[in-house]
Amino acid sequence: MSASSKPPVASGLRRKERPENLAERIYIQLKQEIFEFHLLPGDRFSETEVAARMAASRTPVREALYRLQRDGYVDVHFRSGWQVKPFDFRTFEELYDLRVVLECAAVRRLCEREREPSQLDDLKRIWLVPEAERLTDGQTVSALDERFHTMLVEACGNREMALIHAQVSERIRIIRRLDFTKDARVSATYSEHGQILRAILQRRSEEALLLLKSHIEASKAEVRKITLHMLHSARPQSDTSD
Amino acid sequence: MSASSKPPVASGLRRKERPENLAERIYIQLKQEIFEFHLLPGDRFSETEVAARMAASRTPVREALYRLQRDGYVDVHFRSGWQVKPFDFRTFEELYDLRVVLECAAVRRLCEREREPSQLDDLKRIWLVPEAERLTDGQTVSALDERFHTMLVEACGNREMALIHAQVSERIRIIRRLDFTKDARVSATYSEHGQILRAILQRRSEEALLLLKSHIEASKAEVRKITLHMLHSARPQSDTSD
DNA sequence: GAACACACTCTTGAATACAAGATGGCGTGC
DNA sequence: GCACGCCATCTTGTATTCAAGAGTGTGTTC
Repeated sequence: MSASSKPPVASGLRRKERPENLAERIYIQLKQEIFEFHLLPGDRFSETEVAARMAASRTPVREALYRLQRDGYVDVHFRSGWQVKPFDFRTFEELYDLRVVLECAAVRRLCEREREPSQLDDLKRIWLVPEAERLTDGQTVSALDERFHTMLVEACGNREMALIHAQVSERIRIIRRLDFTKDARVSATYSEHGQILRAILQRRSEEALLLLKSHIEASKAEVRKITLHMLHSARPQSDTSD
Repeated sequence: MSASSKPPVASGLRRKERPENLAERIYIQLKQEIFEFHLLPGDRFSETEVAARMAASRTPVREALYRLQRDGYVDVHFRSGWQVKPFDFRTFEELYDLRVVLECAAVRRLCEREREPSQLDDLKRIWLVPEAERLTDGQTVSALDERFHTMLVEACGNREMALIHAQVSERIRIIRRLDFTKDARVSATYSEHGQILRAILQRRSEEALLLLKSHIEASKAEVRKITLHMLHSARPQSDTSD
């Protein structure tokens, strides 16, 4: 048979453009599969299986899996396969609390500053718009919501803090998205972000902190309810005990 | 670069006791070499070289190196070797600031709590001792110092926060140790930790926060001076530009 | 003498081969 | 019919092999 199994990757290969690391591609794709519930929490799988699915060898697959493990998305069982980490509410709540800590620190610093970082302008353009111009698609607003909080932290200039916060946010994303399936949360997000932003711009530190805290706590509480419900109704036969 | 690096691992191999992962062992050993300046910031090396030194193949070495990369200790240059990350003061300062944020949040929570977590008892036993019983060895006190701050965060019960904080602390450790080469800092550490601990035990939140902040800032400032001096005096020919 | 080009070596990235242990099913003994 | 034990298979961990590009040094040419 022909050697046509070679994927037509080279489509847009102008300039030097590195093939971008097989391991990296697999890492991204696996994470996406987890986020999209293609791989469900508790699911078990083997390196060979993933390698076959990705049309690669085990080597880059293992590299990707180890990264995902360090990120907290999967676990390896010694000589007994991999597993998507089951949902752990305590962990999610801890991550939410960590977000509160990081973002409050960021806001506090932002309010102390005289000049406004450029990131705040971007946020103004997105969130301080007339109601008629508000976006309504849940997933879009969900992504913008994450970006809002991420940019608040980025704006205060500490790259390490921003990195950690981005990781925490990504880790929560899988359940935070569920929060935006209701229209009420979408419009509440617009009004809450607007309030927070205005408080920051007016250097009303304490007010901004309170608003931010309750905004995140609301999200946390909602997600908790939704996720509980989801876990009860979906796949009641799935038994993650082992 | 002694060839006697073959460890007598099998000494205590009773029960099942897994050989503990070659990759893990290499990871730990490499990190130690970096911390002990056996591998200097800016040094370049190849996977093959490390593999030979560790008496293993490239596979576990690569796994260890990728972990170290994600931890922020080394960098890989595409098909051109690995490099111990050169010192970057901005990063160190950002990590110090991140510590301040996390530890202040922890202390705030500890002060709000009625019951004292058991970790505080351990800390009392170590730091609230008569002057005569104080330890004087710099490296020992340095390790205890890191443990002090780590336990403060652990005590407030958020495991994710504690994990991040531990990572940040470890990352700073390489230069923080230099702070404890002077006796003055050692005794200052005892008195400052004592003050902080007492303030927490008496639920004097604001006082504890101020003390903690200035304690960390002092450490940050000292380390900055020492490290600058070290970098100037040692190996002035090393050029890490590229 | 200087500059350019070629080739060789060394590097990481990926695939394959080998090793050892965990798991589950099947068969046998009671 | 049930329980125990063995074996076949599947899993990850590690070593080795193959591939391709980056960098360097040398030789040649102007």
